[in-house]
Amino acid sequence: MPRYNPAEIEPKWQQYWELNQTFKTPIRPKSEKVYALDMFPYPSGAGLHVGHPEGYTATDIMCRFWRMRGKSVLHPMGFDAFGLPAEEHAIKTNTPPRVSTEKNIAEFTRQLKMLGFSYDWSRVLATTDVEYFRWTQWIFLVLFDTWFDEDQNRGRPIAELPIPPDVTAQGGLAESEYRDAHRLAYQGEALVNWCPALGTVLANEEVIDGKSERGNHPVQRIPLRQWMLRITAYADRLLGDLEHLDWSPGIKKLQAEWIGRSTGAEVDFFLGSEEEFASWKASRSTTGFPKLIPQDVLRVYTTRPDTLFGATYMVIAPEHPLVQALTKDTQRESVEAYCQAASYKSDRERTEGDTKKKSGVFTGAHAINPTTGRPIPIWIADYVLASYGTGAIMAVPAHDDRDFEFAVQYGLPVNAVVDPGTSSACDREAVLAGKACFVGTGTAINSGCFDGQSTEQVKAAMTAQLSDSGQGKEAVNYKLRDWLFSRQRFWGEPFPILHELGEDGRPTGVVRAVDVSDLPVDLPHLDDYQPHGKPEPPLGKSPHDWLYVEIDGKRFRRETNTMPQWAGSCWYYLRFIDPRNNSAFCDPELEKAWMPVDLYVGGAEHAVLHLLYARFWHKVLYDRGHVSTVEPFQKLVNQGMILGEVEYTGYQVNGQWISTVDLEKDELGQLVCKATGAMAQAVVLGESEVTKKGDGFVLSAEQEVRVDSRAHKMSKSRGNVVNPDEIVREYGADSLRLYEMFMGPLEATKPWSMSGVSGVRNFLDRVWRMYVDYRDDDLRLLDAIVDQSPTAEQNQVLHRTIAAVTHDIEAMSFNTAIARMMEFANFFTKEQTRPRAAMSPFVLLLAPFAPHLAEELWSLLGNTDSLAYEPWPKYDEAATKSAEIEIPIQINGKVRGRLTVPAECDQASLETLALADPKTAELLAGKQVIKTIVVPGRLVSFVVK
RNA sequence: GCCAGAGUGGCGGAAUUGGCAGACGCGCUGGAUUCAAAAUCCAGUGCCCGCAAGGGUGUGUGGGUUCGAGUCCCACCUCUGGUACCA
Repeated sequence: MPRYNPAEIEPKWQQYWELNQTFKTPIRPKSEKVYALDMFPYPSGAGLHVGHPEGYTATDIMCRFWRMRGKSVLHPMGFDAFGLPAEEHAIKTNTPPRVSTEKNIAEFTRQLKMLGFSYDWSRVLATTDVEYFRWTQWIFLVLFDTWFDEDQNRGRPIAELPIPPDVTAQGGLAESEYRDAHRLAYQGEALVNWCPALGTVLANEEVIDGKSERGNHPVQRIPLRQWMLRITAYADRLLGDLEHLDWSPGIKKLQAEWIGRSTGAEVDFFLGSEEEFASWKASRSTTGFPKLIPQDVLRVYTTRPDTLFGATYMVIAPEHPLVQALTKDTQRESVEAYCQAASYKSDRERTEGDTKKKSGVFTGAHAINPTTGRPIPIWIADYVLASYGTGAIMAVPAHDDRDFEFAVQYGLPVNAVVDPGTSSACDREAVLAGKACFVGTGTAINSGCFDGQSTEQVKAAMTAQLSDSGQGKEAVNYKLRDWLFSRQRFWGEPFPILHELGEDGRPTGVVRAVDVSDLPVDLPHLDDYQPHGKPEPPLGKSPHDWLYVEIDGKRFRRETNTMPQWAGSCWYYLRFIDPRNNSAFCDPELEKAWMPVDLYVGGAEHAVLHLLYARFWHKVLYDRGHVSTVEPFQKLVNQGMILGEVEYTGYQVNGQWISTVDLEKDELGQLVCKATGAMAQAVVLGESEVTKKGDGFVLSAEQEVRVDSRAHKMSKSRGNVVNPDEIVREYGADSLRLYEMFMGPLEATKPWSMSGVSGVRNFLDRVWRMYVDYRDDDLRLLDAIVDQSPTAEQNQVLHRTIAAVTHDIEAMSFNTAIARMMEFANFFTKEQTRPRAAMSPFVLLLAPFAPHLAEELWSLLGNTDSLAYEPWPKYDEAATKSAEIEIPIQINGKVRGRLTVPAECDQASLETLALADPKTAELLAGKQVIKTIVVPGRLVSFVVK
């Protein structure tokens, strides 16, 4: 019985494609190139998730479509295979992470191949391949060899870094330190999450509320030497170059906000007495604003220099370098206690918490407000971050919410210097009286010579005046911080860096890069992967022949930190272009031929970090002449999340049903009864137990009890994870592909539905039966498939379908493309004769979506080759048009009749025909027509009285 | 709190961007086929009134613009993501 049997035809065609190397991409494009890239997966032990094939199917459809349109398509796949789970598995089982990683990659490969994606598998790579991370290390060395020239706004070789004469005078060591301090890859102290109980350093994601995610042990923040990448140097370009990218405005905005550029001024507040202020001011007007911060001032950054007159106190961060110097003896005890307490808190703890109450302590010191010449107190508070701006602020409580809150709490003065005016929604009287805060713009008051000017005017004038008098300077700041690039982990790329050891066997502080010819630096074999109880990387336990190196009689110790998982994914798109090259990360000529990536599809969770990091590396490679494009990813599409099946949940308190409207969340996030506070129990309900009522669902049996109805994220704990293997086994890969595309728009979040899968399977069955006599014993075409010309109507359906499917694919509107093909099938199923001239092109339309079924039907139609490079069907615009169309007649905006007219019927005849329509005439009788609107091809509308 | 996106039948979702709301699929109802069932095929299916013809009503809520609004404007409500004192 030749029924549609995907279990048979899908493996058959997958083998055919593999054997014939159908999707092998030419080394260089032979026609217009398209580079379509999926965000490659982390090969977890759990296997493929139904979320993966969503984006992969979308790009696969585009690629198959482009190939049929004669383009040269690069469509590769690989694995982002370094990562924590493999290392944790290694710790548990004491097997090398490479073993489990390779096993997982094999499983992922099997699952991906099972879905029939047209990847060029000959280009597959994993970030853990030694020959891959050889080049990741090489790129790190490029970063290490690059400094950022602010004047030219680009990265340049470190050899070209100008060394100031005073540094040269101090000798070679000073010069080398100077260079190290300017490299894009440099070392610095940074806080890490050290968990003594687990004996390991944790990633931020592994720390929840100051406790370890596993085991709930306390986590300390301790400073540790770290590799940093100077991404901040590129902040301006990373922001500016977003403009020309074909990304959704939402993602661009997210990146822009992450970079967080702001403009304002740096201002120095004199740390002396009122009497000394005048002479300090005078000296400043001759020396100008110094680049390095002198000892006698507190420098702040502000975006509102216009409010300087309203600065009534100052705040420095607990980690500010001047804390010790500023603290008066009378305050020392409380300051030390405060700063110590702050150091124990994570950034999270500092800012989180329900109360979010501000805390702080007075230093006892004062600074002079440069506008008023009066002293104002200097406080320490953790609402000021050490890592942003100068780590110190001028507080203007009248015009900043945070400062206002703090001022109220500690009884500090609030002086209004901006009049909100009467049009603002705020309470103007309260603001002027210092009883309320106003953060908007308005007119300056209590601001000396600036009174009466607008906020914008004062900002500019004040900045100019500060600049002239050497007390301040225009300044730009970014929220973006330098990228903490090292991890205290085993399973990552080793740094190609050596630390020189002195006679005593201790590091001298001199570092050198591993010679490019000595790359790759492979990971050593470890006897065990257990944590060793020190906040030091596991590579410290490496065999000595790996750890120690001797060059030119000097001893070196290898860097034992490893790179973060982001490293490998920062440049994989370049390696796919030339994956087996062993003399360069990618041939420059091929890079020029294939870059940039024309379509990049992946989850929105990478909207900020991965895309920002990859763009940064790309720009460095660009500056150093290794790539030809300024940006790597021209068009970006974020697929939406796939949720589990919709679930209905009712709630009970003490066995009694309770309506969701009578429930609320308590402080712990638990659902409790509003009236009694009693905890509610969730009860999972079947579809048959609930009924729609109003805009929600209720229990069928007790209709006053409202229940929850929603889809949840798929998760192991909830038990709603859908396994692609099962779907393929039960419905076939083509059905899975088709269903994921039919669910809704690619970018939307959508719930899974098994009956939806069986719906599209049903469609594929219908398509099969449209061609195949399934009651025959042998596989053969139906007699209805004939070599005769299509009827006019058949031809119109065909051409309309081609037109619609073509446009929908171009717009990546796959759900509607599938709907159009279903309409085609609905129509031709009813036709007794099915001309080849219609049935052949339809198979080609279906091919990008359901490639296995399409290939099978294509070969049944007598073709011997794969349809993968068959020209995409063309449509005739004229054939899609009808000779006659139906036009509605509206009276006062309501449809009161219909008119069948020739398609090209003009305005005048339409009106005549409408007036002649008996029903319309009847309705218009005795009424006065005020206005007649006729839109040819659309409608006739009468407005009557 | 702030930012972004979204609210359309029982459900997933369509709607040349201001012109016949509900394409397509699921579900449901009825019919054909069958000894019967599955499968398949055909028809119907927003809600309300009505035996019917027909009429009314309808895109989260309230207002507005327009001959005409799911689509544009204003205000609000709900949900989903993101974010967290960046001066």
